[in-house]
Amino acid sequence: MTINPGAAEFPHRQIAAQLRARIHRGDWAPGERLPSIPSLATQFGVAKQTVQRTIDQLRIEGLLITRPGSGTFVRGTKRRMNRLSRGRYGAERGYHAELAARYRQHLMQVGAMPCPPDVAEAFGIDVGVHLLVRRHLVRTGDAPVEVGASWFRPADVRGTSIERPDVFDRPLYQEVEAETGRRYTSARDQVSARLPTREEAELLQIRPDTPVLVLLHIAYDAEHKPIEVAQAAWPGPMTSLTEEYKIPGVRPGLPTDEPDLALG
Amino acid sequence: MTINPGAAEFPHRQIAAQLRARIHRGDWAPGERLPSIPSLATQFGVAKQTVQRTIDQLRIEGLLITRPGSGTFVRGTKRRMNRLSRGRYGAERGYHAELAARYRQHLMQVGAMPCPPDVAEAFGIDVGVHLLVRRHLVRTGDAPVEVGASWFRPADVRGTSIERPDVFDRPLYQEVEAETGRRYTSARDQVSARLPTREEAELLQIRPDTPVLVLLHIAYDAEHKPIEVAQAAWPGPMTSLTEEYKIPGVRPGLPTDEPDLALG
DNA sequence: TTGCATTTGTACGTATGTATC
DNA sequence: GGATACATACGTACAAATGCA
Repeated sequence: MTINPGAAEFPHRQIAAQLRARIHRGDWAPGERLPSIPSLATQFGVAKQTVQRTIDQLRIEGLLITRPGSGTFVRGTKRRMNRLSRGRYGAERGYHAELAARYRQHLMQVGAMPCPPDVAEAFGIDVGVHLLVRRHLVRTGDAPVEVGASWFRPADVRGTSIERPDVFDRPLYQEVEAETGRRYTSARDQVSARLPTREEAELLQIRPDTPVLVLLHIAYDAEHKPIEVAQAAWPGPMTSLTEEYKIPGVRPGLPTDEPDLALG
Repeated sequence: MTINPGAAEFPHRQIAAQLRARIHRGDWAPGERLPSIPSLATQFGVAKQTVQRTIDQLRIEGLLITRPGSGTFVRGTKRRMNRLSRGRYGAERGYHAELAARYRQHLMQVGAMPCPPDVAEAFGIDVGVHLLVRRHLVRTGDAPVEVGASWFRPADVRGTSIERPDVFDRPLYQEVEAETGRRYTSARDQVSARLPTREEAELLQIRPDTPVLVLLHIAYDAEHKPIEVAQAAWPGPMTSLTEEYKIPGVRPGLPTDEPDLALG
């Protein structure tokens, strides 16, 4: 537990590296409490502020959870696996029926709300226009793991079960198809990382400076008009999205104009 | 430009919110310099350290770029769009031939290197085993936008063009298929957000505390043995990955056991 | 219930180092 | 070389939350 103040790396980075290594090595089990910040400061021979800065960084990285008045704790196992929303429809469309049983998915709100920029752009409307939104929170055991919202144009779902706070016994998209007669034909997924909104941070029980992984999912009907725009957010450092798929055989085709992933 | 020290929000958060709003409103154009930190401190009536803390946060969020001795600058708000690697093989397999022309993709290294944990797990080998790696860097104009690496088992590509530092006139996976006789049959993508390695941060010209969006791509042959494991990283807050696809019709199928995305 | 010690979180002033112009 | 600007560390002080006696 020593720090070299003259080294190229700043003390707070050296300490961060040491703590990271010890956490990965298992010196403290998930959920276990680290020594207090003043105690670490004397152990490392630095000022309290310097250790505080280290802790701030490791918290943003998602390794630590801090509770004022209580202590600093190692976050539980990294990596929850989720599928990208393509899996929502599945290679086998419809297998999601028992999803509610495996997760504790909680329908939080059904009603009209002004839409955020992402959703507005997807629908091609102005920001702040009121849409119908169904918001949910997913928990595993105690911990919240996903906050999500599905947005619809009010005219599209007026008088249907979608605008009522009902919990359905089939996936939402199947309910929408049955109630509106429009079929989910294609979709567009957009993944990015950003800081959470204040509300997202509260619901996910993370701090506002911990990044979240965000998926914007736009579902289109046969005329390529948006039926539903869904947003989902997970605690960033803890989550990874996975997807598996077949690679098609060689077929001639046209090049596209969009920027593309290089990968080799 | 005033701060309320008695409010519920801490001063450094209040200042962050104000600066965020002004940047989004366009008070400073992308690339433009903000007032110096001491100057902002006197304007807001707080200590220099408090503004410094605000700037640290906005830099991690990706809004600002700081250059010691020079100043604090607004990062371009442009979102670069990339496709998920499924697009690598395309609905039209093979259109990637002209990709190298559209981007300035630079082959940085071809040789043996000890593999990182992600790649080891994908191949089912131990961490640190030496694999053949082809690493590249993609630039648009001046700015680096993607660092990537493709990993192979040495035995799989021994004596082929893959282990030579050649630039091919077709996509890498086509070269591999032609040289090894194995066909890319299925793949698995895994997206997550994390802090960059030291090297990634240098190559992407971002700070080590700015998160990156990472894609791990595993390509399998007909026997579901990994042929290639590719990793790509982009500056997180600036990038979003998109994908479009058709939604299949209703077909009965078996439920799977994997945790899944809820989304409604 | 009250009171007190502990712990995290923030702010401030000062000092020093380093990079840029 | 000098001025400017960002980056870090240290010590002190105080606030808020927690836990325990």
